[in-house]
Amino acid sequence: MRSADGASPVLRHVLRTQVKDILIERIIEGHYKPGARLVETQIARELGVSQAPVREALRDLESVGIVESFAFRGAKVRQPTRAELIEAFPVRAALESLAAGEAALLITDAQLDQLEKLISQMESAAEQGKIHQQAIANAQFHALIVQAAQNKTLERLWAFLEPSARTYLTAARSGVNLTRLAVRHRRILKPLRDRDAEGAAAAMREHLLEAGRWLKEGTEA
Amino acid sequence: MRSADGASPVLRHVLRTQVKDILIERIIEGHYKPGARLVETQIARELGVSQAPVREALRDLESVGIVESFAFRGAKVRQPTRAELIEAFPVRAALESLAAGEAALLITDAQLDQLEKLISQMESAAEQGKIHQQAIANAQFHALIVQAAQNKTLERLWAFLEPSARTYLTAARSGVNLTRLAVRHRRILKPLRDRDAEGAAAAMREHLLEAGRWLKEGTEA
DNA sequence: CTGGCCACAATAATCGATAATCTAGGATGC
DNA sequence: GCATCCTAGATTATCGATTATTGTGGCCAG
Repeated sequence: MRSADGASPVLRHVLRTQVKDILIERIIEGHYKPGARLVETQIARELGVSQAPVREALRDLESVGIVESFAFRGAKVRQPTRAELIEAFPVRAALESLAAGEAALLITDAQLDQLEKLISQMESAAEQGKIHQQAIANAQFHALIVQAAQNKTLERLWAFLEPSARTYLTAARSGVNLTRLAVRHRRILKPLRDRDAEGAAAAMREHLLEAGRWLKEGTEA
Repeated sequence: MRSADGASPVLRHVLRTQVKDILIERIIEGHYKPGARLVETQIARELGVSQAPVREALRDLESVGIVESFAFRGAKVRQPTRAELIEAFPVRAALESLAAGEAALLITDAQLDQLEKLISQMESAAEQGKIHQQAIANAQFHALIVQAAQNKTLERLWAFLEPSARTYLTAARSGVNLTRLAVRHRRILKPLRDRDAEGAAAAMREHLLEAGRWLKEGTEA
């Protein structure tokens, strides 16, 4: 998150980063379930590192919202309520529709092709029921559009929003029709190709609000 | 930021928090100017604490965007380009217009009165040229609306955006007409009182985009 | 001169140990 | 009984010291 990662392929030398990745991994795959305590010293011993990098990794996860902690009382995996998950969608809609609008004017042909490819990946993953693969492609699709908008502030903020969504929704989404979800992305790609800013913004907003509604219905049922 | 401060009036025992406050203070008042290096060991020695809390404080400031750091090479006060400052406004507009729309439906009469009071403060501060006072009231105005929207995700994200704005804009804004800025807030209050969600969202968006334009013109001139 | 190599200084990252704080459980007084 | 105080155990927050990495300036070969 805060480390400008993604950039330097070398330099995974920073323990904190590695610890963070491991923890995220474990949280996503359910090894650490929501509500589980994350004891610094224990994790440190287990990973064979000192307390410090673990501590910092936990702080990173906290700022990203998938862990919460209290002074002198430790950290635990955050257990967002259904309401919180749902209320994230309007926020994403606001942010990403802005992104889509800007992206429509700035996106390159190569990026458009990349988006096309990601939709294909989502579709085939959906058919084969590969939820995890689908989630990854989906995340990349949205990330690419945010990047294309070339607004650092937007990118930075969005980066705080996305991980928690990815973390918690993979499971929750099992209720919704994955293929339908995948196909919906074409509605966003189209106006982007046409360099139609208004259309892209509207499509993205609608896409996310719709996804929010699906989640809402899915969890209420 | 990450500490749910504001909550517990006791317990300022956490050094990291105190260090963070001191650093923010110094950055805002210009003791540490943009671009200045922030050497962990040096600050630690100076404040009479260990390197650890300083390190964590710096991380906090980094996640909030007013400091940037590189692995093994230290941290420095971020020097956002004019372009970055300007591009923050559309993002704020997206976020806060969402907030305003929700707030219109949820805000209490007491909160409306509070907003009214804050506008008055802004106006009188503007007349007396008290830039700092004005900035504080302004920040509170916007914060209150974001709170009123009762969307934790939105609140959390916005919290990342606001400090850097507050930090860097106080100075930059010296170019714009403060009184005019203060008065503009009434256009937001009106639809909130009328419980007009659409109107409030639109007013907030326009307000921020306008502020962005002012800044743009001001810095170009 | 120019470019590459190496030792050195500065400083971040990490460690192992200690102090401070919280929590739960039991003892104590009312 | 019930509320309060106290204690032990667990865990965080902080410290002081060590290790690793980077940038720099000097030296040397071309």
